[in-house]
Amino acid sequence: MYNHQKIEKKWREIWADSGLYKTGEDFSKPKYYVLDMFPYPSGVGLHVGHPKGYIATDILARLRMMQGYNVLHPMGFDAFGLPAENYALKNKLHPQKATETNIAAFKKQLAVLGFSYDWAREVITTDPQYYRWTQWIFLQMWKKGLAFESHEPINWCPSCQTGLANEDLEEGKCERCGSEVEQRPLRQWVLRITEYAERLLNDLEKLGGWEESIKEMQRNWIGRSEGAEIIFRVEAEAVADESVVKVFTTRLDTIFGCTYVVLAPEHKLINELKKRISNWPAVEEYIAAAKNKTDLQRTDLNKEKTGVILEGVKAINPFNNEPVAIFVADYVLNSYGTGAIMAVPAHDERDYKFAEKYGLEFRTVVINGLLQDSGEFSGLSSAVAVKKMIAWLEKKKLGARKTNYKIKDWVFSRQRYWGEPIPLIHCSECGVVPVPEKDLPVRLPEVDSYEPTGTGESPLALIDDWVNVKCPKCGGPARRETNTMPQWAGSCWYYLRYIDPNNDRELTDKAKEKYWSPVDFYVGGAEHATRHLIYARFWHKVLYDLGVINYEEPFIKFKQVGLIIGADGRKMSKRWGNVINPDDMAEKFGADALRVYEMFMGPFEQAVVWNTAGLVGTRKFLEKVLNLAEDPETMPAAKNIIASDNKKLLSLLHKTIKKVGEDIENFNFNTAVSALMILINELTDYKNKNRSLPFGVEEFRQVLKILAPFAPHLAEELWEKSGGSASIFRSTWPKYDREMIKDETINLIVQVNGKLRATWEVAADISEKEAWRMAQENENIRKWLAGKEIVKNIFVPGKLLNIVVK
RNA sequence: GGUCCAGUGGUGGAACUGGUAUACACGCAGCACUUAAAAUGCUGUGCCCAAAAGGCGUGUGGGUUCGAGUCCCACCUGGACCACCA
Repeated sequence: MYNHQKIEKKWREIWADSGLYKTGEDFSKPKYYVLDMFPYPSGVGLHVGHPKGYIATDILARLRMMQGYNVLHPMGFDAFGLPAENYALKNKLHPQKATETNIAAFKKQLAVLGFSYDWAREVITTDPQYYRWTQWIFLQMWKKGLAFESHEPINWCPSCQTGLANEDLEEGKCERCGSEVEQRPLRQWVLRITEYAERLLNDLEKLGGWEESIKEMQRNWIGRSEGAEIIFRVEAEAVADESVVKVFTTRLDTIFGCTYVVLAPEHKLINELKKRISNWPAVEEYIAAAKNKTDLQRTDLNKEKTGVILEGVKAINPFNNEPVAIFVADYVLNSYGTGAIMAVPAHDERDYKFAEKYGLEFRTVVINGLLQDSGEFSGLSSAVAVKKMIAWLEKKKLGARKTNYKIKDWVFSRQRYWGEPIPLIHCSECGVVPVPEKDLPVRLPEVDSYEPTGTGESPLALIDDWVNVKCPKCGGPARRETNTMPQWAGSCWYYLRYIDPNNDRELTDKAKEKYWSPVDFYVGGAEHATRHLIYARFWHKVLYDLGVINYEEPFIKFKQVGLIIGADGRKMSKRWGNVINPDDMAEKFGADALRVYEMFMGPFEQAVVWNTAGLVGTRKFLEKVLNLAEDPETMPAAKNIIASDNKKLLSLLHKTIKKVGEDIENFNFNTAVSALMILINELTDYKNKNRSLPFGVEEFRQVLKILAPFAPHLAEELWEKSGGSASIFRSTWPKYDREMIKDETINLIVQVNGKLRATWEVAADISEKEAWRMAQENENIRKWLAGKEIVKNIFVPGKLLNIVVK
């Protein structure tokens, strides 16, 4: 009888009491740092999809533990940010209270699954002793000029009433609430991530343990493109003018095909040229209309391109001195490149569409990769021409080589309550003054009303006795910065804090960091590929440059976890009523059965559909394991085993030890479980026929060891029953015997012209000669050879004989 | 439109550097046990043929090879990420 509830409760308590999962402090041992992305403690709780990654890392952590490593396997909570705050607002709770309640609920759910976390190292981003160091890092960035104040228009979510970073958008909508985002000019703090773009891109090469797809996403997001910036002089009809317009292009070779220039509606030059533009009312109207469009409307690819010509001004192409028309059109983005382009309708699809609509000239200047009608550059190939043209530009000081990135500087302030206060003070005399490090953390004040103001100011601005302070520099009256940090801030460095979670002198001890860093294995959702994983790499490099830490990249290996989809094929959500709760499953079938099932469902990275019937299958598998062990009389002492009878099963055991170990390392959990099932089926079969186990207690305990990472409670229980005094996780992972896994006999495949005609069980070292002799004697093979000319034999030792006939 | 990934039984999925396609599990069918059911155990389960022998089979069409799910080319379908990025 498999009483999973009793077994699992018993061992959870014993593990907690004995401190089994306390992180080792003996730095002479090899270390292994295995990390999950810590969750937001939302109010909804966990569904069965959430623990999938946690189960995987737990299995890896337990394997490493048994292999003799010091294992760091921590867990914590990322509790600041909009989701927590919106939940609190909806339920009329203070975010602090809501966060505490939700964390407690999460921990209760996680506890049921028997994870090996060292909870003594728990990190919660909303803890002042934690965000003290988040603020400290911000100050270092400010001091290095990596955090700066900006008044540029940014993404504004009208529903969440806060500014957002580019990474917080999905198809022009707020990733949190789905509202269409507007552009609003707003004072804000911005982090200069673009300064690190090149390193973030190049160092991807060092991350051999990352999947190519994730790296590719980061490359796309960083979006490096090489080209040139070119200066076009602007000529007004009436007056001589000093103005110029800079354009960026990756197709400098097509510049002789440029027939007009386009400015983004927000381009500053337009206003400067106001007096020279004879159709100003029309231009002004167009700019106003563009402003009123949402991002979504502006970037709709299907929409027709629109624009207005700037009458009275021309731009001069520096290569041929030809004056071309200047347009303002919203198909050009102010936020990329210079906010202005040279339009080449013959060689650019967007310019083509625009030129077609407005009847502008097309000029084909590159045919089959060779330039034509391009002055002195005619006849050159595109690649050579670009080089020569850049040299020409640089010599005449009319332009230069330029690399642009799609990634934008990180809008880092939020006009909301529930975030880390930005530790800066505004003094009318001294300007922006940092809060002295000794005064950190700047604590979030207790307030009654933390609802967003919608004015572009944080609710903190309303709390006079918090806002008004003395300037740390001159002692005069000053005001605190009232914006808070975005939800991503705390997760940028939490993995460093687990190393030394209670340090009050520095964010982490450098010697400890040298030992534990970098994270050896990181597991989480692919949706973070272009957000958290880029942000954290950015902060990590900044800290590295500051000399605070020893390594340049935070995560050596990263694996994405595939979603678990509802049985109806939709994402699990309250809305669809298809949520499966892990506590319910654990209570009914056992945490071990649930763990094994989630690993068995399919490849780890792939999305899979939940099927409770499948969970029944893994439950049955565990029952079989229990049945093997339950009757002590069927477990003979190792000495009494008759080897000859059991050679095959012992060989299978060693093969399984090999496969399970390797599969865990490679995150092929589904095939590891399948290998365990095959072994248990064979043993059960043998036991049913012979009324005893095929081998002794020692061998059976090896079976328990390789099962233990997957089903820790049951394995521990049976380990105890079989005479173990210390925990199975204090035992050593079994080594397989190379001799044992060699097969004595093989199934020789016999083919004629590549088609299977027979398989024979023969000695593994059978020679070609012998195999050929057997084939010639075999009636069925002879039938296929009859009347044919034998061309040759292909013999693969230990595998097959293929007879090629004509 | 760009980049990347994937198409295998009724279902989830296996298949190492090209070498028995469908391991393992679910489902289904039959049998045993039972008064009966559940549970459990055993057997079977890609398609065609009564069976054997054989033929056909990994999205489609070609190619390379003694041999292709695996490699190459073209296409179709689905997914992920990015996207008026000049």
